Amino acid sequence: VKPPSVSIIGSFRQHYAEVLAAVQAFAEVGIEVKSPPISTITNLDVDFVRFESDPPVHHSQDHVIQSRTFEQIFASDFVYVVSPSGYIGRTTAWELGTVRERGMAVYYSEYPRDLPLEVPEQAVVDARLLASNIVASGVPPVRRPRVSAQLTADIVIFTIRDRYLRLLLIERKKPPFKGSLALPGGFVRPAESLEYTAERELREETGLDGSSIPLQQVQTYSEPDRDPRGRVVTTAFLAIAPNLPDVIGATDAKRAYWAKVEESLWLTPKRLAFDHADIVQDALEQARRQLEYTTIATAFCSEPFTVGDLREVYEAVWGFRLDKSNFQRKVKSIDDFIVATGEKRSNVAGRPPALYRRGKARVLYPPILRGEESK
Amino acid sequence: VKPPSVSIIGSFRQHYAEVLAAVQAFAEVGIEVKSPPISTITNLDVDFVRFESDPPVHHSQDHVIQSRTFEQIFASDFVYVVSPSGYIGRTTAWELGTVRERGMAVYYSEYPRDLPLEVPEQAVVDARLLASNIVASGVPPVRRPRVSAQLTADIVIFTIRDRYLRLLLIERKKPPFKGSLALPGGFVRPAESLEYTAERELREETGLDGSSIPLQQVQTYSEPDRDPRGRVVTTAFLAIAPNLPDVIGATDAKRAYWAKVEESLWLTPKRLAFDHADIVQDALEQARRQLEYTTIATAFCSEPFTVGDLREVYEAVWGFRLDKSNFQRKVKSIDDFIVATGEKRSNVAGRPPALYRRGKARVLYPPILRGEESK
DNA sequence: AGAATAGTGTCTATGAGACAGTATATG
DNA sequence: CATATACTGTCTCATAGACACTATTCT
Repeated sequence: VKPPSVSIIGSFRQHYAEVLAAVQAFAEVGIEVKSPPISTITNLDVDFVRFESDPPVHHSQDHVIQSRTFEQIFASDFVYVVSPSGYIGRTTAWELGTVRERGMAVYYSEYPRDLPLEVPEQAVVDARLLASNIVASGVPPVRRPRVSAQLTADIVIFTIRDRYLRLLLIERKKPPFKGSLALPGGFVRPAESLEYTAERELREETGLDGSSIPLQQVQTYSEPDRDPRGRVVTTAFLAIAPNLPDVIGATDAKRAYWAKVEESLWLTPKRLAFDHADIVQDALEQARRQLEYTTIATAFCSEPFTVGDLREVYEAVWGFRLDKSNFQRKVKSIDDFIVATGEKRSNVAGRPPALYRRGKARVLYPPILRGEESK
Repeated sequence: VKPPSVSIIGSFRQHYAEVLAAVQAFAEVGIEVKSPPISTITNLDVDFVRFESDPPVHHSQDHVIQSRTFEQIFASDFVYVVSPSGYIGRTTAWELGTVRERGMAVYYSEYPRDLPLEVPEQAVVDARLLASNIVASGVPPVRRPRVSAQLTADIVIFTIRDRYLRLLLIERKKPPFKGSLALPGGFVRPAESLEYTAERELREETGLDGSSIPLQQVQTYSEPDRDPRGRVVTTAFLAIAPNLPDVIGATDAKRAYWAKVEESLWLTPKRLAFDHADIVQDALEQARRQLEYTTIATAFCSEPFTVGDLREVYEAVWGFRLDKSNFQRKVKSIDDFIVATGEKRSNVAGRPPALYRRGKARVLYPPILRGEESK
């Protein structure tokens, strides 16, 4: 069991004694004080200078120190504001806005009179009392327990090339996971739905018009520590694309690869970033299932296509071979799955196959079952 | 096409002239100024008092006015900070923390020297220039385009009572949608995953131990305007429960109903809150499909159960009747779907049926297909 | 006895899977 | 010609669906 942790904010220069008292109150009962750094306080005699040298407001690199402070604050379980006589300094006010918007639990030494802020009475509590309460009941008794998260949409874009099922992977140019491979995707922007974000990213990464190709949710991944940058929740989408020109995806400064699915899951020396391997696994299973019950397989083929092309799709996605004859019969027996164009493909070895287009049917009844190997 | 909108923040009392100038700069080119309220400015001569009477900091109801201001700010497309000589007041600092954490686009009249804040140079721009840029290019050229959202988990808990498929609905006691029926659910708390939140809510609402009953994601709903309180994204979960005692769900101050599914979708005079009708629809389809391919149906039955009980599940969920004989044969032929206890149920009309428990199988192969009515 | 539900047996149509055989191109 | 692929036909077996029939209780 991890001990609870706190960050203390307030004007360190003006209310140094009060901040110190609060730090000690929490530290004494075993609550970890993430910020201000405890070393600054315990080595008080030798380190006092550094504490006093607390970034002066007009220094150009202040924001670097400040962002480190924010990391500490975000990593703690709750925040304690030292607000003697209700005083809230400027920086504290800013931190407070950030922290409350994040949905963190916030307590105050005195009622914060300097801001037009509504605070429940139980949130105003002496540090020593709060510390013992928390140790006793384990969890902050007052909190605003909602959490804000940043949202991303990640896309598993499957296609078939050289008879292999492949997916688009991007080499990350920024930390975290710099240099690793990751799924294409990005942050949801204001006024966007997840679906819209996914479509936009698909367009940006592959040039594919999202409205023309099927795009469906796989799952939402929300483990609190899945992204080291903070609370980032991602919704994965599954996109199925016909074979695309090589160039696409290699735009921008970023490199993109059409990686073989099995290799991306097992063989790649650089593992996939974040929990993207799980996502690919889930998307793959979803795609495999969809081939059984829906007509989605045709989305892998660029029109016009042959029955053989379609069979290759099933074989690549499912990973085993099917009987040509039976597949032919099955596919043709389903109403409006594929529609003959009347043409035949020429310049291929063997008898020229008939060409087809996608039909209007969306479900396959009866389904094309994978058999017992499905588990 | 909706015109872009801006909110202007800064110290209205100290930099009144600059704020006014900024408001006019945006208003002139047709950008809507959400805050400060334009009326205060245009009717300047008559309304000046009210503007000067801008909430004094120590008034007790300040936070009410402030939260209205926040609503306006959140509703605008970007924020302009009036920061003469880099001055950022206390309240502005707070607002700035909130707004940046939300991921809104923020511009400054001058570089904000009063906070240890990193701001890209392009974000420091004269109001008049910014206004014309925005009108020209339609979209703020500099933005931090990520958005933060609050997350909720909503649960569609299905059960069967009196041969009807029912789901748990809660009467909302608070706005929005006060008095309407809604799915049980709640906000994700810090350090919780969506799955954990769903389990917790399920426990709180029904007393069911989430670990003992299957709980699976349906979809994530993220339309930007789906919740009038702001950006709230919900992930729906599907839970399947055996018949529960009446009391459960009626705890707390809130009333809970086991509503018939069709009625909840079509007949209820008070419609479901938010987009919950869509969610129920999707969850229902998912449950119906799962009955075909998985052994989930047994989760509706409290052990021990009979083949007849199980058939009733299929009939209630799918909405049509099945042939007793064939169902019996089918169910028994699947390995480890149901396991006979050797007992029989007594005190029922008719021949006493044999009793069964859930088997270990999780998938049904071959599936129990619904037939062509599946569309 | 009659009503009610559980459970078995039987027949038929259909589809899956295996595989033989035919059609039509390329080189 | 061989070779390669497309496509058709046929046989067998398993299953779904329809329905007749038997079994065992309650009232």
